Amino acid sequence: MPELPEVETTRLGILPHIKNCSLCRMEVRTPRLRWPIELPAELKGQVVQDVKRRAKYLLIHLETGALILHLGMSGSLKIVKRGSNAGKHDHVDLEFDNGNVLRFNDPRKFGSLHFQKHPVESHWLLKNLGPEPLSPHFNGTYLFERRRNRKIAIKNFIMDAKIVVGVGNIYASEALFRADIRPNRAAGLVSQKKCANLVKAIRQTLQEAIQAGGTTLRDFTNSEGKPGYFGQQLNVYGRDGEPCYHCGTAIKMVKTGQRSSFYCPSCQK
DNA sequence: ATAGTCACCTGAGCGC
DNA sequence: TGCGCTCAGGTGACTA
Repeated sequence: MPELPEVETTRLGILPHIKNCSLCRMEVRTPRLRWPIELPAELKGQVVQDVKRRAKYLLIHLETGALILHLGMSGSLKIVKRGSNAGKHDHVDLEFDNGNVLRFNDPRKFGSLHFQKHPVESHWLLKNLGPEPLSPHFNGTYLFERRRNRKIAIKNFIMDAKIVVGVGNIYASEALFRADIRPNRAAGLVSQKKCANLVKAIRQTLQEAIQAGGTTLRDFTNSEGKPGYFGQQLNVYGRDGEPCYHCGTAIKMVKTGQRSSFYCPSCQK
């Protein structure tokens, strides 16, 4: 999927095409993705106030609340013109009065779409989320305190949305490389200094990826159908057996939890 | 409370 | 060409 940078890229891509436009038609072709999709009729005629992001959720703010959309592992949004034929896995169309259609495609159906009235943050999917990684609430002191007595691998720890949101499998490996920390290290054993470094690394990695328009591994494209270019800046992800750009040592792959992690056994301790 | 595993679903790539 | 297997960017639910 879409990790945070891809979601942000999508947000920026769709915003100018739907902001201040009135929702005039909704077509739900697939009644449930990860969760059932139930869009109340009251949404019709409502004007898009803004499109925001919380964690990896896109929040399409309408007048009485917001649509909460998650892209799952394989979801994407694009803007098409009214009347354009829907293809395979095009599950939902939201049509606006300017003729634009926001089309939600998701082959694996791990995505989701909900509507929540104000206050939107009270939705059960949002209310227990940790801080945004790019916000001041996420800092070295915070991470250091939270990691006390935790035995979980640091990589899984930073991928826990109750600790910090938006850090997915690619950027977790990348940030740990930049902070010189092995993905398997017990979270509780990461020093205060390393915690501070890790926070910086997570921020930098995400920000650079947003600038590059996200990472395209297989199928991610932005709302105009173009790929992201951060893949060319990946130091370890997907580079099993290839030489580390810093020291030349072969990158290793390990499984932490169910997910693949990549690290340089020489640079990362 | 925490750590680990399973489940949801489709498609791509590989070896045979 | 086709079959069977493994893997994939997420995350809530479940178990121990």
